[in-house]
Amino acid sequence: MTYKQENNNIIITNLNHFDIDEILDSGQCFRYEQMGEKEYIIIAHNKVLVVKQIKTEIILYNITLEEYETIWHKYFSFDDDYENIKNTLSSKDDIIREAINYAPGVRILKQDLWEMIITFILSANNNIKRIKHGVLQISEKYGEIIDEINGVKYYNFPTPELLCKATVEELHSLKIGFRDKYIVDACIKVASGEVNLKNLVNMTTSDAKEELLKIKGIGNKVADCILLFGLHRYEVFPTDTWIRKVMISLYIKKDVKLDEITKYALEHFGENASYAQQYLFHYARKNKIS
DNA sequence: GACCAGGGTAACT
DNA sequence: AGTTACCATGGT
Repeated sequence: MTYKQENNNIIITNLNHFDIDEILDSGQCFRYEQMGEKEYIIIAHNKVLVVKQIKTEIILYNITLEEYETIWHKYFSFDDDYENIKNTLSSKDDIIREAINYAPGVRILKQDLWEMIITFILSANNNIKRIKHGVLQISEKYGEIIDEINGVKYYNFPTPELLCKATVEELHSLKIGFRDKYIVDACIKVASGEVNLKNLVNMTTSDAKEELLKIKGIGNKVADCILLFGLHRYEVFPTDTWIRKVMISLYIKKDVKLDEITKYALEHFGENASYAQQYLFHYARKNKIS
């Protein structure tokens, strides 16, 4: 791929392994709205982006070259070698090859660590539509206005300091259920420094996971999602209900416990297990594997 | 009305 | 240490 500035837009051409529909619909990102065919508004890293894909070209509207290079280039993980990742995984077995071919434009985004912590606390025993609604509610109530497009105001995700002002009762009124108290616990531990997000970036994956597990509402699977989508630790394999279904029905062929599924997948897929997980998740959900 | 959704916690054996 | 009831809410 190559990119260039044209007027106030960034144009990326010759872009492979990228499908904006598949990426945003793959259960990792909850802050977007569809505007038209392959055209979306995405809110991330305190910015609002209008993006449109036309075949192997994408247009990022009304941003500077600096904003592209410091934020969006990393957000879309354009430095990751998907050609190599997909070839390596496809050689493992026919099932993962089919999942990759089903949605070859899936990618793993690099999102804000703090936002991923709260988002995936919200994800516990929840569905994607309601997670999306919860994140939007929290942003509009506790975040700050960062842009206005066509008369619609857009809010960033609140910092730990701002979200700390929320009470359990206030959060509960946002219809996020039993997860209200977990968010308060996350705010207290992060804002106080008991869980230091800056240190987390430099830790080993197992140490970082141990830190994340200090927060109530973060268990094994939620921690893995935060490690993956917020810190790009590709050696994890978050095992949710969809992954459980697809692994049991297509790979293991018998009902086993969650940690046994994760262990099996890590051994089978190796160092890039998380990419396999993302293709399989999307494949299972779209094909309603049961 | 039971079951499910990108599960986790606490209270049991 | 391994299992199980319970947790809010909305959709099917």
